[in-house]
Amino acid sequence: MEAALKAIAEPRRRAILRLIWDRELPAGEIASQFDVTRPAISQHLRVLREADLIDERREGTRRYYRTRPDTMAALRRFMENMWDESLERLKFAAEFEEAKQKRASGSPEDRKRRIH
Amino acid sequence: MEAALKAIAEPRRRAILRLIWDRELPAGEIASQFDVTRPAISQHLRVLREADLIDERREGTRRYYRTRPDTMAALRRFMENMWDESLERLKFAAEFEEAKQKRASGSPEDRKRRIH
DNA sequence: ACTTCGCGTAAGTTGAGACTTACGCTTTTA
DNA sequence: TAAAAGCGTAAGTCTCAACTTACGCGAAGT
Repeated sequence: MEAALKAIAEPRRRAILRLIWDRELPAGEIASQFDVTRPAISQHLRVLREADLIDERREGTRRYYRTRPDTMAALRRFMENMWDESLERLKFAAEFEEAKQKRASGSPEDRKRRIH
Repeated sequence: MEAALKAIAEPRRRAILRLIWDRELPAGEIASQFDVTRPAISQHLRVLREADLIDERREGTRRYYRTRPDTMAALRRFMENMWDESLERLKFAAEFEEAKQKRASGSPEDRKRRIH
């Protein structure tokens, strides 16, 4: 997951992912779409593969690549969870503040305890 | 958006975002939660701020930081859109393939045209 | 006014990463 | 079996980014 996040942070790798989302393509065809050398793309493909973001299929001398929908879905869920968990915490914090208002107003020590 | 993606790719910055999601905290309190120096955290806060991921409020000598829900929401939507657009393309590609099956089986030139 | 507090910033170091060219490996073809 | 096709990998360069220590700056206390 960590590897996937760093992988999609790179614009070129996102472009590759979009290129091979709905169809598998051999490495050479992928490289021909960009203005960098073929080894550069090969190294990007390695990063994507180690992050489980693409599949590799070898056929003869060619290697076909294709985006893995399951890992992309997991990435999407990760963002949603980060969002949802935070909403939970926001809600909890609001309730906590409310309860605190009903108690006697806080001593100076209260602020220290809220932090950390 | 590019800046935000690279910002959340760093684990330490994600930890900071979680820390100040539901409550604002002064820079020093944030730094005390980590085992790196205060300037290091200050630089992380700068990156987050330039990506519009956090707000800064100055009060006296302190600077309070807090995660911006709107930018986080935009980030979440970005992932969803990347996913949805790709689903659209997948659907379209499937229809295209289906239509192609109904035509005469492809000549060798067809494969060339499918690529690029 | 002088000191202390709570910061950010400057400058330097180190490691990672996005590239390049050169090379080697495996599979097909002549 | 020799050559060519289609790749990945090694090695080197260069930029960037995550840290460190040293310093500076404005606001608050004394």
